[in-house]
Amino acid sequence: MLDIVYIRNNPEEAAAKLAKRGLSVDFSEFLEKDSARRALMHTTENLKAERNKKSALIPKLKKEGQDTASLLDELKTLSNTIHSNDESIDEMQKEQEVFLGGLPNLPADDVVAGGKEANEVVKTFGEQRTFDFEPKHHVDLLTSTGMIDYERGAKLSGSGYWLYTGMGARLEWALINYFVDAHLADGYEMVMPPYLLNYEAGYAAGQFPKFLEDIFEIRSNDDNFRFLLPTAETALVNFRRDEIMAEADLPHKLFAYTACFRREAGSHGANERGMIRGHQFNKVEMFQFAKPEDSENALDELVQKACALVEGLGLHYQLVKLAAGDIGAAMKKTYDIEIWIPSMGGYKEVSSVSNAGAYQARRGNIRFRRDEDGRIEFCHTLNGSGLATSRVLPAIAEQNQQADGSIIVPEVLRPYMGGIELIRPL
RNA sequence: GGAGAAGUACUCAAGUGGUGAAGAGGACGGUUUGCUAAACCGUUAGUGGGGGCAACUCCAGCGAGGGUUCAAAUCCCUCCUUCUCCGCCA
Repeated sequence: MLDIVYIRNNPEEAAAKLAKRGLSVDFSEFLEKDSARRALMHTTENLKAERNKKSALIPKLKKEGQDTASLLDELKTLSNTIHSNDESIDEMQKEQEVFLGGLPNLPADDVVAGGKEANEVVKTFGEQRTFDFEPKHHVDLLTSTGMIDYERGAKLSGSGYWLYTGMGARLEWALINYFVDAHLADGYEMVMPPYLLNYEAGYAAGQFPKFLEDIFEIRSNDDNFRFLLPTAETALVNFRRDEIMAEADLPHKLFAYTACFRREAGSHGANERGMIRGHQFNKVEMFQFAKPEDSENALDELVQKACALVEGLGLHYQLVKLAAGDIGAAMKKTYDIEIWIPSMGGYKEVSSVSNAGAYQARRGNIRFRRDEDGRIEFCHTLNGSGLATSRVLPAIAEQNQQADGSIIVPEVLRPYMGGIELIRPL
């Protein structure tokens, strides 16, 4: 949610920033309705003040035995006017919320305009390995080593699902443990949230109402709307929803491992064969509630942490700063870590690290109180995958494969796998 | 799943139709004090919104949303949450 006061005062600037996303928004009609709404509020509140005063007279008059009939008549009319005014105001407010709630965040000043094509690689780690044999696709590698079972995944749940089996399950679990330990070492608080969330949670995160069709909806017996979280971010933002924190509580750094569920409707073709896009995947998510003046540094910290995790695995990746049009609706600035997948001849996202500014905080009413003067302010929220394990596994398989189809286990993971160094085909 | 009870401030809690929503604890400030403690005095219904250059002022707000009424914490309806008992259960 954007700040309505900011829009009132800087409509052209807001429109210019949204234009960087390729959106053209004209605020003039919105602003006209806004001032009409406020004018109506003003008159209606004055009527209410009058009603309150005159109502208070009634018990007095009754006590004195005076006739109140004409005053009651007057108040009846007054109340009717107030009631119908309130209804109009309500309607105007709802309309305004729909409009404002549908607008994405303003991209940060240092984010360039344009779509994917304007993304910029800001860092590269390692390099593309040259193979002295014909490298295999991760589906073949993971199947022949018995790490992933696609056929049974389809049998159990349909297309887009798989099972981690044998060494695959152990490697996936080792990745999760490696990430968890790294975040704990950095002083982040570990959280295990529910996987089913309510509508308000999705709204605060900025996923609803726009992206309702991307999630799995669950109807429980009580008939209340719930959905399977598409990322732990959705749960973690809501950790502090409708709360006022003390300034000393910030930054609040936390992380969670969860499975993530997405519909991913439609086919993405042979290029994404395998585990690049499933309906269920594993991810460890980092999150921060931060003071506005600290959020830029917090973003750097999260990017740093995500990079360090991939580097610890010794995998080749590139860090990409996204252009405005490629940034998620709730975010003002995003860096993606893209890992090299040889079989695709390209790079695939394993982490997306973003600063949402006050956008989510405003939707979720997440605030803190300044020590200095007791003023209450929206905090900033930041999130980043650290990392999406289910996409790291294919990268390990492909980047670390050997001519005989075996896969070298990254050193940092070996302690989590009983010292196993090499996974061989069955 | 069945039955019952309850939701008012940081906490406990009074308030069943009529201007300012008791009281206590806590917290904060002050007086007294060599220090601590104690006593006494004071402040503390968050918050959101409207108007005003401003001092200030008005409106909403008693779990949420509707309704009745000139007037709702209070009466009615729907929902949410928590607790107790029973059943089921990793």
